[in-house]
Amino acid sequence: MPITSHVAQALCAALEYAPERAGEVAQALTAPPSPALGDFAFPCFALAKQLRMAPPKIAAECAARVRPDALIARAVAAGPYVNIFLERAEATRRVLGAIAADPLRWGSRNEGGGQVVVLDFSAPNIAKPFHFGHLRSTNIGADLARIFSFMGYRVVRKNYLGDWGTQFGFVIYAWQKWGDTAELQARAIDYLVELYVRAYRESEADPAVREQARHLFLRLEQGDPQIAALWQQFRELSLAGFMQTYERLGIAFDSYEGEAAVNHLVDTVIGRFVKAGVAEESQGALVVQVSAVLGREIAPLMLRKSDGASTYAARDCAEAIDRWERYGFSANIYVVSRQEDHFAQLFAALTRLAAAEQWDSHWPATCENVSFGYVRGMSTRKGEAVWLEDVLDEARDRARRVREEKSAANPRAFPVLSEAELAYVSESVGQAALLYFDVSSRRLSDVSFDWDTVLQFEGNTGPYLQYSHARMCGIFRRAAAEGLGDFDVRAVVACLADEEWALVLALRAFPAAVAAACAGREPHEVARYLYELASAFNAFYNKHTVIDRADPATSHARLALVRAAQVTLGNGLKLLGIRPLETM
RNA sequence: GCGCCUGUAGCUCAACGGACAGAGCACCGGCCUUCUAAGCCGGGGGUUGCAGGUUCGAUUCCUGCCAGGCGCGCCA
Repeated sequence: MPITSHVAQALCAALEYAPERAGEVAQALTAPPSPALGDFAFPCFALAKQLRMAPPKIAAECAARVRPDALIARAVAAGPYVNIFLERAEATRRVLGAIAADPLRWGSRNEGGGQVVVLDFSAPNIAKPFHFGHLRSTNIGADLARIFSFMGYRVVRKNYLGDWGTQFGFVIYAWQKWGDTAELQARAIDYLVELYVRAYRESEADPAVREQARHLFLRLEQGDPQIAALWQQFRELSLAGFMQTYERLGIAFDSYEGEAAVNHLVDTVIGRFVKAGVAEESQGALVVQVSAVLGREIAPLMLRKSDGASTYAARDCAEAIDRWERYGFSANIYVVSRQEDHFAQLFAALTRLAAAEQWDSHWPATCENVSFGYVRGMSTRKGEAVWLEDVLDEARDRARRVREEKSAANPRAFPVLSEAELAYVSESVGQAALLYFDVSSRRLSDVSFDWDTVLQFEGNTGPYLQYSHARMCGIFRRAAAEGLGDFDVRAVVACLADEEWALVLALRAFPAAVAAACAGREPHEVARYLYELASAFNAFYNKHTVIDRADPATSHARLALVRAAQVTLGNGLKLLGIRPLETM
């Protein structure tokens, strides 16, 4: 039985509650502000009214009635709180036992039971730069995908590429005017972006360019074979460029089908909206009114423009319906920033269609938009973006320099690495800095791009977590060298010191942190947790020596504790797409 | 004008409605002949934008202001 439930039941008994109320008591349990006060705290405020007694008095009486057992050492009243102290050794045995039982699954739950969650993220626009801002959707989405998967959901990773729209008119316009085949072969996506930016700039000075681009896109929509061939070629080149970045980051999608792939469904879906009486004509365009559904004044969702062309919103509708038919998801999550109104309109329009056509499933209610803060300090349209690949390169190079400096200052502490190992470590550390930076604040807060902040390697950073992991691994290497390689992973220090106990408590909190991250669609929860875990480990590491030849029993027990910490940190880092390193 | 989001230490950010609002960076002072000092320990630093309300208790929930960001039918 989980420790929290055990404590809750003991409190239930003390309060003369029915055992069924243990869940509600467990919900009320918190951690005291200081570990010296206890391991669990039960606030008595809520009881004051029904018992007509002052909270401190309730706490005192309750504490006196809590019966110590194998797990509970004692209960102490502190003002209005009942503070519970655990038997450290017994609690540690349980925590280490749970971790050792299935290390790779430690922290996971089967909450999802195989239900499908569709995660739509990254979704870069073809022929536009893949800049640092795209890292947010890509990273948050990839993290959520791993977290949902860890929680027992079947995850469909969907990269709904922006591969259709007037921007292609710009690229094709530029290609026809300045296009150079040799350049295209040599520089691929970089060159395409350059062309797009050049055409876009020209259109700012000359509106006629925009008209030409629009016209070229219209020809593409009408199936002009020459234009379609160009589109096909540009799409493939762009995707190949994106794929390099995804592979570098270790991210793969189940589908790379973009807007173009749903084009053939759009007319049918629009027809359904019309037939169901949900769509109406307005100012020459075809729209769906959604103000009534949303309970506020909001512009309608436009399905067709006055010139007859379908909109991206119509494609989104068609795509969502197609998505449901294919996957039968229990949740459909769009990791997209700054489109709250669009998604509100989209889900509302689908809700109206569902009602009008009397669908069996109310799946539009399971659609949600996971938004995130804006990355300041960059512009995309004018081509002043900071390219993600450049940031990754700079991060990697800086990681390498830092290691060189540190190893030069303290050669004995750093193992000699081969060139391949050094390259791997540098790349991994650089990525860790970037990826962790992205989840070091809650997703909705805006972040400003700043090289020195983003590429920080000390303090609350990704490299700090990797460093902690590498330290743990260093201990195991040393243990093997000392002939202590085969230790019992469930061994427990007889009388745990405060730092050891703090580490155990941190380990215990891992599953709850992952669950909270999943429920709140907030990878930051995992990041925050891992920093606390690493801090607890480093405090322990600096205070205590794990390997002591004179004391093999303590060495075994501490090795078991470090193993549990390494498993937990490793699992957590993997959820964030950060590589746990064995050496740095 | 309407909508969404955000205001917390000099900077970047935390804090299930709970005890004294915490970290990192920067600054100051300590700790490497022993498992990686990308680390650890300590110090200074705050009217949580403002004013009300709900509550035993509000950084957290509600209302109104103030400030900032983003969006608001023919771009996607």
